[in-house]
Amino acid sequence: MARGKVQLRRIENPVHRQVTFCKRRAGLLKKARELSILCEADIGIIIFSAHGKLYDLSTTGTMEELIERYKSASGEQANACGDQRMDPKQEAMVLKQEINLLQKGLRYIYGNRANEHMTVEELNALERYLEIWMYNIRSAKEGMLKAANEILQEKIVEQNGLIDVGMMVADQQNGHFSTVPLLEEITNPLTILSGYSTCRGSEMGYSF
Amino acid sequence: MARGKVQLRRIENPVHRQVTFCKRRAGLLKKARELSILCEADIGIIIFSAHGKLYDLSTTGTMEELIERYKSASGEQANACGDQRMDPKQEAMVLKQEINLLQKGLRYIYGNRANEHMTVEELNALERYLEIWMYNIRSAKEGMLKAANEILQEKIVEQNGLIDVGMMVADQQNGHFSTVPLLEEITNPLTILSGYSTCRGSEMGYSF
DNA sequence: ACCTATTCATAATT
DNA sequence: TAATTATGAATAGGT
Repeated sequence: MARGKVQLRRIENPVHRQVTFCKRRAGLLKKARELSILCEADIGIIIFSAHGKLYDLSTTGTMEELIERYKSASGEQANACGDQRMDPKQEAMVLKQEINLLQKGLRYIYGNRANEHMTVEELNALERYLEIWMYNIRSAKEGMLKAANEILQEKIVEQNGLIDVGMMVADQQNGHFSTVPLLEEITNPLTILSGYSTCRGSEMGYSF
Repeated sequence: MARGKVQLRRIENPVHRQVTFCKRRAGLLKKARELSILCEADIGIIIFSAHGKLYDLSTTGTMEELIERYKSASGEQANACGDQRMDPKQEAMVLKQEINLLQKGLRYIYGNRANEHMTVEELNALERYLEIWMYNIRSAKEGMLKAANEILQEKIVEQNGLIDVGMMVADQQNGHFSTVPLLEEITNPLTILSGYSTCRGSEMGYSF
């Protein structure tokens, strides 16, 4: 915000990144405190640095209380994410292997299962594949938004929590949503690959 | 902040208070997104309006995942003696979350959408992972290009034998930090976000 | 909602 | 690591 507009991507220089992290983190927490005072809001913020260090703030009582309140308010969907009986180190190793497997699966899908090292051409292909994937995801989100809007139009809902889906999507997209074409259904990316020239990411307003 | 300094106390006028709440809430969430992108931080924000309506944001995965991570991390903030590495429990949990999300995304895309339902929040999370993955791929391509150029220069200067690109990149790793992204990074794209890939430049000689 | 006049936050620099 | 300051962003009040 000063002495040069900042680009919205990861700051490469580690020193700059760390300095910016400290400053902006402080700024964010200050804004949160101000908002909570000015508007009587209860706010909780959880920040994990890239190295896993935790910073948090809750303007009302403890963070745990706020989390409990969040769980109640957000409609409580019990997520049996997993068993914690395994030794964490072992578990981490297994999980890493699992990720590697998934990545190999991706390479398989993308069509290059032989090579360990990836050439630039392979990276290009994978990049294109991911663009397609992302395109599918964004299309899916748009589809959900439209569905939500239709529901809202059919039924005049009692102003409570049901608008969340639409608001969330609109917020995420910063209003660029209308430029994204809608797919009728999620198509297998592999089949899209052959006729992909019509939907390059750069033509869909994506920026990276 | 404009047309008059604001006093840091509850805004009495209900209309003003509501308007300010909307504006500043949007500003706060924007700031949080920026911080998470610029500095690779994982951020969760929970906001309860004065009337109890919930607004939330999580820049990584779902809010539930972030809360679980928070509970683990806040309980063990004491034994952060070893540092340089995230503790295995936390690491395992983040990895598990990533795997769940990726697997779910794969099923969602390759299976039919009816059987595997993903919320907008999950789609957003997956989309962010893919963006990061794509970023890493592009960085890797850039890095390979630079490495190739350096090899060409060395060949001219020293007239050495054949050096393959992989060796070149590996040498850069062992030396002092370079802003050139390393090829290694693309082998674990999912975990880059969480900060425990094996060779992070920011972990070389900087303490936080 | 949309506009500015201001204040605020902060990137670069020292 | 801590100040300083020029500059871009956020936003209070008004329309």
